[in-house]
Amino acid sequence: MIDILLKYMSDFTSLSGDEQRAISESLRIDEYKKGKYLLRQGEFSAIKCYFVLKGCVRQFFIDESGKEVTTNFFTEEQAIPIINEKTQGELSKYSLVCIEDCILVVGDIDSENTMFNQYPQLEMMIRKMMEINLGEMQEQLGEFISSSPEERYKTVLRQCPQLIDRVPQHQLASYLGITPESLSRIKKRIKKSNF
Amino acid sequence: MIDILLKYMSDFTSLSGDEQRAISESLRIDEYKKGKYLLRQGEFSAIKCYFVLKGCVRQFFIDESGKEVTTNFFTEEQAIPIINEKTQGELSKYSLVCIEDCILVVGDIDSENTMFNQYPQLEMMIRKMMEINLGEMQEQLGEFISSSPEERYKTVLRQCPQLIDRVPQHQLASYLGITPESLSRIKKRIKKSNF
DNA sequence: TTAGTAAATTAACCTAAGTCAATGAAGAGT
DNA sequence: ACTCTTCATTGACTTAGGTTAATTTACTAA
Repeated sequence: MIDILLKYMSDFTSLSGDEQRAISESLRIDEYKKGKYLLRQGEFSAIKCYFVLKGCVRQFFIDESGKEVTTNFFTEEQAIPIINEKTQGELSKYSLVCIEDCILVVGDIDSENTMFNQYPQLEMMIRKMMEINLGEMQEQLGEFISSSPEERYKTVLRQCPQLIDRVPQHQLASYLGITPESLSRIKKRIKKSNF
Repeated sequence: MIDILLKYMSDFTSLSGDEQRAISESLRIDEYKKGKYLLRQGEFSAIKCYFVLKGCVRQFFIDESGKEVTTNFFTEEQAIPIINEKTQGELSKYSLVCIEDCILVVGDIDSENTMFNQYPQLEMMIRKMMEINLGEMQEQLGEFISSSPEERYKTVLRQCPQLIDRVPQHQLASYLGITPESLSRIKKRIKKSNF
C-alpha cells in the first residue's frame, strides 16, 4: 500500500531507502468511510493536500444556480492539492467527498514545515507533484475546450475506463459538463455504432 | 515596470528591499515583437517560466484533427509556467506566441537553481505562484464545465473585458471552445437583449 | 423482504451551436 | 493608396444537447 508513495519518492528524489522509510513512518495515514467529507465548500482547511493510496475522492462545487458541478475524481496514486488561493486563510471554493472507502496520506501544514526542514528534498518533490498536477489540468482543460461531450466521454472511456464503473452516472455527467439524460443517449449512440 | 515584480516579492516573501533589488537586477528581462514564438509545440524548452510585465501571450496547441485550440491568454502580472511533465526533457504539448509586443521576465533552469541557493525564500514564492496558477486553472475548468458558451463569453466580458479588444475574435472563439460564427451570433444576441 | 427513494433510461419537443457558403470589413505589405 | 489575404459577419440548414415528464431499474434502510 505504502509502496506507491515510496515509488514516488524514488522517482523524484535521491533520498536513501532509510530516509524514505523514516519519512513514510512519520506520515499521517487515515481511513475514511464512503460518504465522508474531507472538505466542505465555504470552510477553511488546515490540510494542505491528500494522496490517494486507495479509494476515490470526488471534487465538486455548487454554482450560483444551485447546480452541482464535479471538477475532478482522484483515485489511486493521485495527489489532491488543496489550494487556499492568493491570501492564506481563504475559504474553500469546492468540496471533497469520498465516494468509496478510502485510505489517504494526509498532509497538514505543520508537519509539512517540519518535514521540509528535516528533508529539504521533499520541497522539490512537492514542487514536482504540483507541476504534474498543473500539467494534467492543462491537458484536461485543452481536452474540454477542443472536444464535444461525446468525444469527452470517449476520452474517459479510453484513458480511465475504471471511472465509468466506479462512479455514479449522474456524477460522471456533471464531470463531463452535460445532463445525465445526454450521457445516457451518448452511451446508447456509441453502443449502436459498435452494433 | 519592474515594480510589478517587486510587489510580488513583497507579497509572498519577507525579503528586504535590498535583496529584492538585487534579485530583480540579476533577472533576465527580454523584449519580443508581436508574432514571436516563445515555444513551439513539439520542441524542448530550456525556459522554465515567463512573467509578463507588458504585452499578451497566447498559449495554444494543434489537435489531432489539425484544429487550433487556444488554452490561455497571459497578460500583465501573470506568470506563464512551462510544464515539462513527468519526465524531465519531455517535448512541449503546446505553443506560446506573443500576440502583442512584449516585455517578459525570463526564468531559465540554470539561473533558477543559482537563485534558489542564494535566496531560499524564492523557492517558496515560486511554490506560491504555482498554487495561484493551479487555483486559477481549477476555476477556469469549473467555469468551463458548468456553463454554456454564451455564459462563458459573458464571464470573460465581466472578468477580463480588455481581452475582447486585445485579442482577435477567432482566437477568442477558440479559447471559448466555439466557432467564430457562433461567437459572432452570441455577440449579436447580447447586443439585442440590451436593446 | 418490502417499501421508499434515488438514479438511469426513454421519448417528445425546443434551442443553440456546428457546417457550408457567400459577402463585407479589416490588416499587412508593397 | 492599393492589392491581397485574412478575418468577421450573416443566412440556411442540420444536429446534438437541454428541458420536461414518464417509466423502469437500482439502492437503502427499516
